[in-house]
Amino acid sequence: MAGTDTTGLEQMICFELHAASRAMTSLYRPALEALGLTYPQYLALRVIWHRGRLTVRDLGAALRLDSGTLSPLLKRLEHQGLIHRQRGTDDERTVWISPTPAGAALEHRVADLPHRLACALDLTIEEFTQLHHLLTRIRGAAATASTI
Amino acid sequence: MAGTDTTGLEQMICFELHAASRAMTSLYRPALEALGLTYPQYLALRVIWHRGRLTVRDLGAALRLDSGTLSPLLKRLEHQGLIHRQRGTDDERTVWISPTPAGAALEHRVADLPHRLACALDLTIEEFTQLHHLLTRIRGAAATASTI
DNA sequence: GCCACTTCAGTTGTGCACAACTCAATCGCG
DNA sequence: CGCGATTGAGTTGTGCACAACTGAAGTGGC
Repeated sequence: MAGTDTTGLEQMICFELHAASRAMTSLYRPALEALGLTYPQYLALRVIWHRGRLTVRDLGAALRLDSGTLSPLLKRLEHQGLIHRQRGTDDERTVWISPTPAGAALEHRVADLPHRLACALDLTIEEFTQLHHLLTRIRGAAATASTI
Repeated sequence: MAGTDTTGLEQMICFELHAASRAMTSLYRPALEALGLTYPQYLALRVIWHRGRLTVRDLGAALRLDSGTLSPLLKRLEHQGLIHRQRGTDDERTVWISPTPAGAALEHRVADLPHRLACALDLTIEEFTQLHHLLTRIRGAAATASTI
């Protein structure tokens, strides 16, 4: 790749990635708004549903977000009665997160979202796989390079 | 695609897209920070450099951003002395944007960023093309569907 | 046991994204 | 021409992302 003129593509990729991410969020917004959720809250809940009970630290590792972002987000989810937060007893630095019954019940109400999204995007399984592969590569490169 | 179980892939895609977009921003951040720019400001400047002189409306159309986002961003670029803003004379609703000499000079200082990004990502031309195609599809689907 | 070091969650401040809104300028129909 | 509808930029308020920081809790070397 070095030595090749990629200026045109880079321009498109860096912008298109940004735009596609926002477009995806817009696709979800109406459905999530009906449940009183934002897109990042939905992503956090998916991890919480999957894991059942985890620390803020582990949620941050899964979502690649720090406590500066998660603390206020989790405070809002707790305020909505969707999750439970409680200090660890053995290690009082950690905070354990778990869904409340109301929070757990919400999982059923978003159960069809993945399918509806897949239909809306209208990509083949191969395209999904390709996309996933490429996005993972970008995240891997960012983690490795740390800067350009 | 309808009727296929895509739950697993969707989960990954919706999160991976979000994470990859943030990772890309992180890759650029150190280089842009040295110039006093944020990533959205950089994207806006690319359009401004390319077009030379355009209205806030046209910049918003190019970036898919509304005046609510652009007005404060452009105010900061103007305050840094990188762009010029002036009301149109024939139509006083419009505001024309153009780079100042300092703003135009900045283009040379980011000239190698695309190449450095391409090297860091280490994708082939085919992969870049694939990625661009898939991201465009997502944006297109979002524009068409408007909701899922 | 003591103390420097690290870890974890939370806070503060800045900037972006977006909805909802304001307000002036312009347009277009009758 | 007159006036309602539309357009363009800006403002306000909410939430997310992230850097930089705080402070309490735990850890390890001595």
